[in-house]
Amino acid sequence: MNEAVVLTSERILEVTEDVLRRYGLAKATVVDVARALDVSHGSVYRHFPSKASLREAVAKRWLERVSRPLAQIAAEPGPAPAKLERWLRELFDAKHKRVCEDPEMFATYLTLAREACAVVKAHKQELISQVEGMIAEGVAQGAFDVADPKIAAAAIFDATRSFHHPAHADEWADCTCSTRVDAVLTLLLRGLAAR
Amino acid sequence: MNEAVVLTSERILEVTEDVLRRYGLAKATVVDVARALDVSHGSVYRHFPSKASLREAVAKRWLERVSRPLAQIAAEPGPAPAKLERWLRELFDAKHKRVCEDPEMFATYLTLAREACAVVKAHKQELISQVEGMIAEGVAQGAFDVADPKIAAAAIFDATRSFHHPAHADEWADCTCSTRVDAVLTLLLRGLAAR
DNA sequence: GCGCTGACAGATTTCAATATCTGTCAGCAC
DNA sequence: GTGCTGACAGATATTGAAATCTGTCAGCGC
Repeated sequence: MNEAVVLTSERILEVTEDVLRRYGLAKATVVDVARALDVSHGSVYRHFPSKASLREAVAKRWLERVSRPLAQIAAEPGPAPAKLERWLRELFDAKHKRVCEDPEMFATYLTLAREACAVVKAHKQELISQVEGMIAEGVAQGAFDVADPKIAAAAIFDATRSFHHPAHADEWADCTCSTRVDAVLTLLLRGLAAR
Repeated sequence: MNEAVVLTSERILEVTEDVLRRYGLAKATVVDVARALDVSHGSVYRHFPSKASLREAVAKRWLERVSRPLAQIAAEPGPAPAKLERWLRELFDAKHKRVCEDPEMFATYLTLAREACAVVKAHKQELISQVEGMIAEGVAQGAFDVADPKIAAAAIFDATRSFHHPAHADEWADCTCSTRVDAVLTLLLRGLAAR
C-alpha cells in the first residue's frame, strides 16, 4: 500500500500541469500524461471522462490558487475600505505576477479557462461575493453609502476589469500601470464612501 | 472627366468594406477588391502600398465613425457631469449597437483593429483627451474635485472598459448589462464629484 | 471482483504537393 | 508624361493522404 504510486485524480492533475508546461497546450496529449504517469492512457480515462474535463480540472485548480488567498483577506476583521483596497491590490498583484513570471504558462491557462467557461463563471461569482461581503461590512461600519451591496460589488468588479481580466494582460507590463491602478482605486473608494 | 469612375483612395475603401462584408475577412483578397472596382490589382497598389495599409485605413474609418459623434457631444456647452455621463452612454451604445446589429462585421473590424495597433492607440488617446476636456470643464464649474484631469480621464476610461472594450463584447447582450452600466456610472460620477 | 492494459474505430492533426495571392515593374494606351 | 495593365517571383493558403490522437471496451492479472 504505497501511497505514492496510487493513481489519484490529484496526481493526474499535477502531472498534467507538468506535461502542459513541458509540451505546451497544443501538443500535450492524454497519451503524454499517461506516459509521464507510467500508466496506459485508458487509466487516465477512469478518473476523467474526457480530455476536456481533465483540462477543466486543471483550470479550476489554477483559479482556486487565486481565490483562496483572497478569501482569507476578505475574512479578516478591520475597516472595510482599507480591506477592500488591499483585496483588490492583492488580486491585481496575483494576476500581474502570474503573467510576468511565466507568460507562456499564463497563455496556456488562459486558453484552458476560455474552454472551461462554467468554471470561470463560478470563479467570478466567488470573487464578486467576496467583494459583496466586504461592501456590506463597510455599510454596517458606516464607511460606505451603497443602496445594494450585490450591485455595488458587481460594479467594483466591472470597473477594475482592466487590471484583472486577462484580455488586458498585455498592458500590465506598462510602466504607467501602477499609477492607473491608484487612480481607479481612488475614484472607486471615493464613489463608495459615505459623506 | 466623370468623377464617378475616377479611382480614389476613398472609393477603394468603400468597395473594400463591401468586399469584406461579402467574402469575410479571411477570404477577401486585394484581387477581389480590384475586381469589384473593375481595375487590375496593380492599380490598388498605386493608392495603398500594401494590403496591410489598406486594412489599416479601413480600421481607421471605422474608429472615426465612433469618435466623430462623441467629439460633438464633448464640444457642447452645459454642466460637465451630465455631459460626461451622456458621452459615456453614447460610447457604450455605439459599440453595443455595432456588435448586436452585425456581429460578423464586428468580428471583422475587431481583427482589423488588432492588426492596426498604432491606429487603435491613437483612437484611444483621442477618446481619453475628449474625456479629459470634460473633466477639466467640470473642475472649472466646481462640480468635480480632481487633482489631475489627465489621470482622472485615463481612470474613467480604464474603469469603463467592460462596456467599451471589444474583448467584453460577448457580455453586452446580457440582460443585466444596463443595470451594470448604471451602477458603474453612479460610482464613478460620485467618485469625481466635489463634496 | 477490481483496476489496468492495449487493440481498435472514428475524429483530429500533420505534412507536403499544389494552387492562389501579394507586391513589383516593364511596357502599353491615352 | 501619367496612369493602368498583366506577367512574374516569392510568399501564403488550400487540400487530401497519412499519421496521430481520443475515447471505448473485451479481456488479463491480482
